[in-house]
Amino acid sequence: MFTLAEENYLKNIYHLEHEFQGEVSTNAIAERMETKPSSVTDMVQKLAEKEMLSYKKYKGTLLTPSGRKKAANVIRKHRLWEVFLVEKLKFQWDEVHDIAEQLEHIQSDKLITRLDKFLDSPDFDPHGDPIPDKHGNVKSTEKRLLSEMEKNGRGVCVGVKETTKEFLQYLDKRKISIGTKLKVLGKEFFDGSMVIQVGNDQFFISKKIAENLYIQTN
Amino acid sequence: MFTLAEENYLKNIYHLEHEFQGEVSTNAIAERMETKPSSVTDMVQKLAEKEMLSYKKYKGTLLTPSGRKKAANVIRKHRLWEVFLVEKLKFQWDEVHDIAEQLEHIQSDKLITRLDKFLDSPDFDPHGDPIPDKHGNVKSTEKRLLSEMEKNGRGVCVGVKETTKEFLQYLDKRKISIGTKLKVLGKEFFDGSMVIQVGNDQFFISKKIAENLYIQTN
DNA sequence: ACTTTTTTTTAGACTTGACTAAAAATTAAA
DNA sequence: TTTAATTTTTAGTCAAGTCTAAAAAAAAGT
Ligand SMILES: [Mn+2]
Ligand SMILES: [Mn+2]
Ligand SMILES: [Mn+2]
Ligand SMILES: [Mn+2]
Repeated sequence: MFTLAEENYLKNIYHLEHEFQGEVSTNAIAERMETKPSSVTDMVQKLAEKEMLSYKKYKGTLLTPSGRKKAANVIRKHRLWEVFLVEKLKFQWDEVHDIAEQLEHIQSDKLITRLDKFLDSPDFDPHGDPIPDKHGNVKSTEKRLLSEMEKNGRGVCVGVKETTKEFLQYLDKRKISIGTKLKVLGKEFFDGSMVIQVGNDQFFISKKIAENLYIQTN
Repeated sequence: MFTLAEENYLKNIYHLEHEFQGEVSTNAIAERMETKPSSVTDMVQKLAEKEMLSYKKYKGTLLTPSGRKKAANVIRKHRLWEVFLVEKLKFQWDEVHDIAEQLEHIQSDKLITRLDKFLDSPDFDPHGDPIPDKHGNVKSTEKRLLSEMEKNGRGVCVGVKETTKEFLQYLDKRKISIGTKLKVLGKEFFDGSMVIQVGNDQFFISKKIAENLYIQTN
């Protein structure tokens, strides 16, 4: 069995491993979890003893296969609950994360199996993130940041990188959500800003916005 | 804010207060919560400082109005989640309690408001227990134990006292659930056993069974 | 290569919520 | 009303998970 704290460490290390494409440093974990490096060292050593991750002093950590599976399962639960909150309880997509942070720790395999069925086994959460299957496997789709697209490129929004309330509410205001088709009308070399078309509207967006929107171009 | 441990104490003290119709002793809390009396003393003193209950050394405790409200809210959440699990996720009534024990601690007023609506604001949980409203008020219905009924009495099952898996599965086997009409065909003075009619079946039940079924007789 | 800075770990302390063992208060029995 | 049994509280310990401060290792700068 795993404590709530252990599950949160595993989940965050999982995400950081993907971001860094390799070992995760103590400081990186501390910063992500808003805790102190000394606390991280303690927990990382404990999780290493449980063989959830491999750790050598001063060298950073990597999840073991069982650690990765455990982490993926927490993420699976988080994202399934987010779907539930949006699809069934009619929450907005910027409201669900904090509640899912709590719900992801509920322990019951049967509950998750039933919830998954109840939701028609969704593949993606409300932010476009893929939901790992029960074995911890994630089907990766080829997507790119809007900021990497060129003038006249077309695509459909399939996810967001940032998931802060502020960003999501900005997107709502601009009527951009998962599945929205858009086209790059112009791109400014100097600052990376763009003019894009969404439905019949066309408007300016900053580089920061473009760097946080995932687009699929088929 | 309240910790998970504090919420569990408040909830159990609430139930014990009803059972005892008055002050709850340290030992009673300890036994109910499967912990030691010394641990209870510690927590009770802490909750008294938070003004959730009134406590005088050696005299037992009583919830304050805010303690009672807090406890009722935890119970409201527990029972709403039980309804969700049975009605939406198709769990059996004997499977839901342990999961609800976890879900009852999820913190989000909006979640509970939405869940309540999603479930059509149910008044009773799958075991026939009333769901407190958001202010902590419980509408009490006049119900009695089947064991208190006399020969030829008729009524409808509105709740169970015991909620162990074993008991609930026994009731399933006998096709007794909330809403089931039944009639007392015979009652043995010596041991309190009965013969009852349920639908077209008639069968023997022990006193122990009769003492754990709530009946409403109109 | 040596010094400085940064990162990481260790050592020691704190809080929560549990425990055991012993003391104190209450209740029951004689 | 003493004594005995029971209940309750206190005192001291422990594990989990956090923190600060200091030591040690690694990385960067000169
Ligand atoms: Mn989320
Ligand atoms: Mn998400
Ligand atoms: Mn229950
Ligand atoms: Mn119930």
